[in-house]
Amino acid sequence: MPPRVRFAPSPTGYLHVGGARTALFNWLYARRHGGTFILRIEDTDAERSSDDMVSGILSSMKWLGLTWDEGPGVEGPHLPYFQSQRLPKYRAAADRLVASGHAYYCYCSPDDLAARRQAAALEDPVRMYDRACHALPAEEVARREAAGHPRATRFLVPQGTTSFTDLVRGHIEFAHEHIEDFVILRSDGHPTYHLSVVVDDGEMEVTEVVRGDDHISNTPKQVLLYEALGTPVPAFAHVPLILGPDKKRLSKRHGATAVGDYERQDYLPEAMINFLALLGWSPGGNQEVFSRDELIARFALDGISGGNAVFNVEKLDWFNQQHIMRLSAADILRRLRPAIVGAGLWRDTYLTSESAWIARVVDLLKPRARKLHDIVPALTAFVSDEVVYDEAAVAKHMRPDGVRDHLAAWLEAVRALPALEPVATEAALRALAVDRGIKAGILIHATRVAVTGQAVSPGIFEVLELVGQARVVSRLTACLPA
RNA sequence: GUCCCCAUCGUCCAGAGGCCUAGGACGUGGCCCUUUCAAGGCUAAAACCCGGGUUCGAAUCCCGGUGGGGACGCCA
Repeated sequence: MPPRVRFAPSPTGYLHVGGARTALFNWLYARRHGGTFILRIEDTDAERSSDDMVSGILSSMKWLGLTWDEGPGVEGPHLPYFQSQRLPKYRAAADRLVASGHAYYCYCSPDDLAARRQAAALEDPVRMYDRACHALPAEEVARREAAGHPRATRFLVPQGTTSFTDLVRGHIEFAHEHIEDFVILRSDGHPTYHLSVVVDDGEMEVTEVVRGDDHISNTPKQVLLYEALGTPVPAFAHVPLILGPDKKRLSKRHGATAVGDYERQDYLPEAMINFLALLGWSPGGNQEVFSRDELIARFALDGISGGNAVFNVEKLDWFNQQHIMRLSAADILRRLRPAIVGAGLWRDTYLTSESAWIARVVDLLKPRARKLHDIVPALTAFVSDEVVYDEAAVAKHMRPDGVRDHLAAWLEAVRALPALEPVATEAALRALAVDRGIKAGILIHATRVAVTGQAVSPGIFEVLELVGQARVVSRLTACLPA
């Protein structure tokens, strides 16, 4: 039976990189095994959820390429995929639990509870619910109900222990005395997380629950609910958390934590995916750079490591560069087109008569780009008549005595060349340097500044060829005294 | 405090009793290539938390300690 897994974010914030990695693991698992990846929005906390957050999360998921098979927009057999629209299901489940004696009504107000907890805090910092309302006499219950007293529904935790086999950690066991009678239905009729997640995972026939480590201690409560509801218990896989450099749970104070932040910082989604996949998971072997398909082909839950992982931006940067280098020139052009247009450097001929030429230019620029958009300004010297001269570069390479005389001689040599084929051009330049008794570097640096305006560029002979003889001649000429 | 999880270079991982003189990657230093900047190649420094067991043999298994993290809500 193909697996059914889900990612169930709460729209109380942006898609966090930790959440993104959890989503990624689920997605990889589904894709690896030909299963179904469900996206469900856990918006039962009406206070803190918002539509903007929902659309932000969906947008980040799409950016990462984590496509879902069931969920918002694509729908599916278990509609709706927003928990706030599934309220009757949770109430029905709560009613069933009360009817079967697995749950009971609690009339204690949150304020009461807080006060009681506070009072008890002196000797015991954490105090579990005292089960006061479970022992209420029938007449008292009737009286409160008649008076319309608000009530929550609590699960009656039985005696004993609950255990489950975690797919990444193995056997985990909890004694019930450490689990309080948790609320499953709030007094406003909304379910709490424990109820809604169990009802939905059950109904949606989720087979493996892959989620963050922080849910381990919630798991026994949920197992208890599955059992009380008579629903098959799914398998669980708890993945470690992502930490900041100080080893604390990654948060805003560590810098960018939202996937959207990385999108805005011009990281490639494939780099982000690669980086996140290898944070806490290993495919084995020494390969580091993986395409999406390669990750899918190798993904396995048992390769997930147990320890928390520190988010290391420098390695993300490296992955980004590696993936830029693996992109085809045509792909880069397609992604960068809006920016190139914006810079006034676009020509439709890049797609037709000039496609081979522009591809060579892009390929030359690729390994030098940290971020994709670094390529746009670097295009200028190749595609524009305008040359922006960097003053420091001019001062360093054009001003020294004699440089312009050498350059004048070089200009003549360039004019005499039938074409600017790199090997021949280099031979000509070196021959001239020998002739004039100077180091080739003098000519090379001056030529670079004259042609590109900058002190750094790709290999100058490739640059000359791609800029083209006519422009090289005119730029060299422009740099000589009139 | 209680419960749970985790523990190999600064960081991310490999290692599932002898193959470990502990391997790879990022980052850092050096060298090579070279006209600059990248990319690439080579190389160096850098780790098995501590203590007990088990075993002929332990990074690997067990126990304890320590350390880190997480959870203890009518948040998810």
